[in-house]
Amino acid sequence: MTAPTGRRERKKAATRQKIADTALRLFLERGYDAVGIRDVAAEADVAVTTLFAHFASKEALVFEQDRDFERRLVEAVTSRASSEPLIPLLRHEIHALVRHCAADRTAPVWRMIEATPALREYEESMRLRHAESLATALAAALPQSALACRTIARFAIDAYALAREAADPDAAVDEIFRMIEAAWAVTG
Amino acid sequence: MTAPTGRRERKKAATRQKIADTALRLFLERGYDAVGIRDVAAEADVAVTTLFAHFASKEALVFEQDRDFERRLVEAVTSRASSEPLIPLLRHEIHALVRHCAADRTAPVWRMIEATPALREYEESMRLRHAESLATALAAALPQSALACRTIARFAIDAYALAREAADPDAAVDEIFRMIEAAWAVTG
DNA sequence: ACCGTAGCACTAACGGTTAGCCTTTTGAAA
DNA sequence: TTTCAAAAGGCTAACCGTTAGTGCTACGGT
Repeated sequence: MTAPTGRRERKKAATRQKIADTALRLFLERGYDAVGIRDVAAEADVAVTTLFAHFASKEALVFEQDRDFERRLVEAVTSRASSEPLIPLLRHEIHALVRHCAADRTAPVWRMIEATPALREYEESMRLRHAESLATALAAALPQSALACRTIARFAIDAYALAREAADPDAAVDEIFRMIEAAWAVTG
Repeated sequence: MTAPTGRRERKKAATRQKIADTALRLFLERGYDAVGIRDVAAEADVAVTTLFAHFASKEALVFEQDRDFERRLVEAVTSRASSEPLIPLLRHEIHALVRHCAADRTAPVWRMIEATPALREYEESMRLRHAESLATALAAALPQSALACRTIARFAIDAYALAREAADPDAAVDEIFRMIEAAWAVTG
């Protein structure tokens, strides 16, 4: 009954944070490919093995901030009022997420991601995982078939991906969501 | 332009084929992760560097057979009669591709792919490339916006991916294509 | 018959990642 | 308080995919 947050957990979180901060700083300074894992570990003053105890891969270091993405989408779906229509809700969330990527503080990171093939691939893979989580949440909240839910979930995530690359992201989201609405309307 | 098939090209193709065959055999025998690049090279009796002169990565060895996927989809779109409606054409192609994956001879390979995270990731990435090619072909053949074409292209590729995992692949393709038809109908 | 070069081999290395093993710190039971 | 198991971290050494550097050989065009 010492403290709700033991010293252990605090130290662990601090180490994790220090590694992530150091990594992101070095990546932005010198470029992702020009910085090795051993560089990050040395600069953060931890062993390479410690780094990998906190992060599953080099790419994961970059996406540390955006661990909420998945949680946010899923929560929006599960905690909605049952009367609220779902697709506009999703559109609203995607809108917010796209804007977040364009925010000043995160923009340089996203530029780096888009410029680095390894990071793009990693993100694509992440998106699929997110789509599956979203699909599960949708399936739990709706009478439609699991297949329809998975399809709509991928569609929504695709909207996010495509809008980020578009000249006018907001308009892109709206355009794609008109298609999603129509697709959704014909599901049984 | 003297010889349609010089000895050089034949030997090169033979080497490539031998590597691919050997790799696939070893992968199926012992499992993808249990076979190293050095194993494949030794068994195929070539140097590791030679192997990488023919294949860009270990994963590419597995997808050697399916290099036509992209070409086939794009050709179906570009070479259609201008009167033919496009979405049913796409549905027909996706149907054929899904069935091909379930064919007896290729089924074990696909089972291996589905069981191996590295290969799944690689395929996801491949699918996105295919979707982009398809989107380009669609944009050239249609008056719709580039964004709408990209969206529909991803949707079609997703249909392929989701149907392969479904209990009844044929029905899954049809169900998703009903959604695609609806989404397509609302594009300007 | 000759020469440029494509194809291939060999060695050595690089960079991400992991296994094996050891030390210190920490939370809590005895 | 003492004690102890587990967690966190460290060190070394390697594995594995991949690439650079270098050189040899056989093929194809002239």
